[in-house]
Amino acid sequence: MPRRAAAVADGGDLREHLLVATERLLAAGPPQTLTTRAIARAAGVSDGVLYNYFADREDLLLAALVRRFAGLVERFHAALPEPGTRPLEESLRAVAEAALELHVDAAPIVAGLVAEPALLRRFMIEIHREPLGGPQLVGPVAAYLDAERGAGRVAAVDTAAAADLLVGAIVMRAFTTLLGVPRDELAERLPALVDVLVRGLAPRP
Amino acid sequence: MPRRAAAVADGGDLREHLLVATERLLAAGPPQTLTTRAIARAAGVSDGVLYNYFADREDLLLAALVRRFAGLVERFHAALPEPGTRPLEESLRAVAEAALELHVDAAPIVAGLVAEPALLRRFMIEIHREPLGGPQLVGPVAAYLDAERGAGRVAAVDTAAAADLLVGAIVMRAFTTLLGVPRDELAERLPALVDVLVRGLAPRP
Amino acid sequence: MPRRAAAVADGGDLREHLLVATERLLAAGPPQTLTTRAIARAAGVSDGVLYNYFADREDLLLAALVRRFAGLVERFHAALPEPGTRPLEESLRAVAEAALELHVDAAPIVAGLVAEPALLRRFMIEIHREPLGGPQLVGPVAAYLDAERGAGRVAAVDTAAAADLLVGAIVMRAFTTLLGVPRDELAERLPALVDVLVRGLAPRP
Amino acid sequence: MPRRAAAVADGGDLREHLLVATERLLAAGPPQTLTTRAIARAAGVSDGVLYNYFADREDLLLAALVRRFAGLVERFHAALPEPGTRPLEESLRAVAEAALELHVDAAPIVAGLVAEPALLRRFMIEIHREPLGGPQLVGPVAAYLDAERGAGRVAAVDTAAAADLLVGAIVMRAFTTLLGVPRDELAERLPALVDVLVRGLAPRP
DNA sequence: TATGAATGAGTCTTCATTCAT
DNA sequence: GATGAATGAAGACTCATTCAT
Repeated sequence: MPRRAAAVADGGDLREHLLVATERLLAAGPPQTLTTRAIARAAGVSDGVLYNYFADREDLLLAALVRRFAGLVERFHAALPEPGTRPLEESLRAVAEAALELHVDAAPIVAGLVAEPALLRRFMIEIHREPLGGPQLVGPVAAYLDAERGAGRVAAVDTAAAADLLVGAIVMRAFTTLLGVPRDELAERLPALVDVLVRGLAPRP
Repeated sequence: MPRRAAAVADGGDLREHLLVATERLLAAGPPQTLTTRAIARAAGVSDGVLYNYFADREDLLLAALVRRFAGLVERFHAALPEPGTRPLEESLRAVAEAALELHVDAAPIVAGLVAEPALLRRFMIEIHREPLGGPQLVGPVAAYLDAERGAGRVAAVDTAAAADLLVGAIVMRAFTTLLGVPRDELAERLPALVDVLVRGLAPRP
Repeated sequence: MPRRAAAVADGGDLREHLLVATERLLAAGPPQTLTTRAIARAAGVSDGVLYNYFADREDLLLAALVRRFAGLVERFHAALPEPGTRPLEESLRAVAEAALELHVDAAPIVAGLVAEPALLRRFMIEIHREPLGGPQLVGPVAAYLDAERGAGRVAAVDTAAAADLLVGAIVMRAFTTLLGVPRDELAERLPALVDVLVRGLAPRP
Repeated sequence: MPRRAAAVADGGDLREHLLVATERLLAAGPPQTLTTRAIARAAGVSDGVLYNYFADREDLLLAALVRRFAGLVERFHAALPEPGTRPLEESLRAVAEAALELHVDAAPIVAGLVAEPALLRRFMIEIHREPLGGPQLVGPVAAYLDAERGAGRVAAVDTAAAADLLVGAIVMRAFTTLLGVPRDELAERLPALVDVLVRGLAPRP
């Protein structure tokens, strides 16, 4: 009977366990600080097991990265407001806040990816969509605006461009958390962004 | 007279030569792929010379980073249009193009900085201003908008927020060049961004 | 079960193996000729293993040094004669011989320590006593003389000074083994040293 | 007309200049801290000149070492008292003090030599006598005692052994200066050493 | 002959990966 | 399958020595 990794609960599967541990570490710092040993320690397993479930360190990181990213995106989608249920400005603020949450948490991941080109390439193939402002992130915002436009609450503007403006400003600010700027300070600026955007989106008589 | 490094052209100095080689590599990939040996190879000199001109690897990288960044910012400032000389929309397109130029070239620098925290910290001290959307980059755009507002060509909106929207969208897109998206494709989207923004900025009767 | 280093005999552990190899090299030359690679080669293991058992090179060296030193001191203490059991001169010759054994073997250790100030400092903290003629080495000899003086077999002289004279002469000669002087030649001189000392120590009517 | 090293006074010779600078540095620390660059800096000359006058770094160090050692020995000889001019105990204290001076200054040199085996070997060949307690250092003390013995002020003991006792104790203590023990503290112990020795040397009725 | 920049072998250390048990 | 010690290829940095000027 084969041994079972000490840290894995009975019935648990080690591949999953490693992924979870890696995701947890990913939330704390960028990929290049995640040595295979650090992952093993965090997972409470031996240094070598990871090679039984993943081709190499990059493979494990990639899988964890994709999962974490998917989780963040899912949370983002869930937090988007239902079109038409609230005044446009109020709704857009909710959109902005959700986007800020997403990107503040995504920033360290992206930073780390950017630091490991090979990993980045594989990650992009895995996601096979543009990151950061690609359909995955900007798309839902544009879709929201499209819906509002369909309802006549938004003028006949390029909603994709509008989404780019909003998300772009937020992404840009979100990255400043890597420099130590506190999240709250970033949130304070959101209403002003929304104000200008709403001026540009509001239908005119 | 001491001998001169084989790879350095007559009249050139090696410090400069190393900086140039480092800047060139910096444009291609993030700093942590720039090993001292890689730099030496690229510069066509021996492994140890860099220590004759820089305290350590970080010092060389920092100097190259600062120089490259300073050059980009200067070019950006020079490319900003004179307020009031052209129609708002036309001017904003010029602003957008200049910002795109800047950020497309700055992207690898920022990417690399984000990967080496120690380097990032020193870089920030060196620049002693917020990066990415800090006064250095967003400020000039906001200043341009302020000037236009003073001339009555822009409504009484939060110009800093408007600058954030424009620059943010551009920065976000600029980073996709790291993933292989061609620059031209990015430029095509600029007019749409400006359109939405102009709608938000235009004074209303 | 993890694999075992090829060079380590079954049942042996690598930490021990490294210590032994280091001690052996230590006996041959001063620490700074002990590069991590030289140690690894001598131990027949790979370059990196030592860091699985020791914080760094200094740590390994220190451990080997302390162990070797402790062993020598223990042997020395065991070899000291029981006070009062033999004529003073005979006993002192035994003391002298034991001290010679000790210092001939200690010479390379001391030599090495003297060459690496950082190591020396840590070694002293570890031993927390004066080396070379400090309580550790001269003390037992002085204690022996005190006991003999208590029994009236030694005059009321400064026994610490007497111990210094004896041990000093021996240490000095012991170091000449580093230059190739054979041990036997040194031993021949011991009786003469003891003679003079006994003259100075003997009680007078 | 050939250039002349900036730091060398007209008429001075560079070989000599380098030797003097090296000796000066030797007085401050052991040989292995003397890099060729440190020597060049201290001498105020270029890094490369030393190879015009010495085969290599070791050659320069050796020459400087020999000269410094010779200087110390000469000072020691000069400080030895004239036999018969003062009471034995007083004279021996002077001998002890002179020996302490010598060995305190020689300690760092010896320490350094011991750290560079190749250098040590060449140094010994150069001196072609035993160091530390060899004829060079112990001999003069033994000669002094012989003279006193000839004058009937010292008993018919083995003067070489007596010299070994005295010089050995002093050498041993002198090396503790490498551990930070102040010279004055060492000097305080000299009278006690001399006392015991005088007891052993004094003629008996 | 003096200069001092350039060279490159060598140092310690880290860490992804392997593999005997 | 799991273990975790062993491996060895880098990496940054130092410094004796060389050599174009």
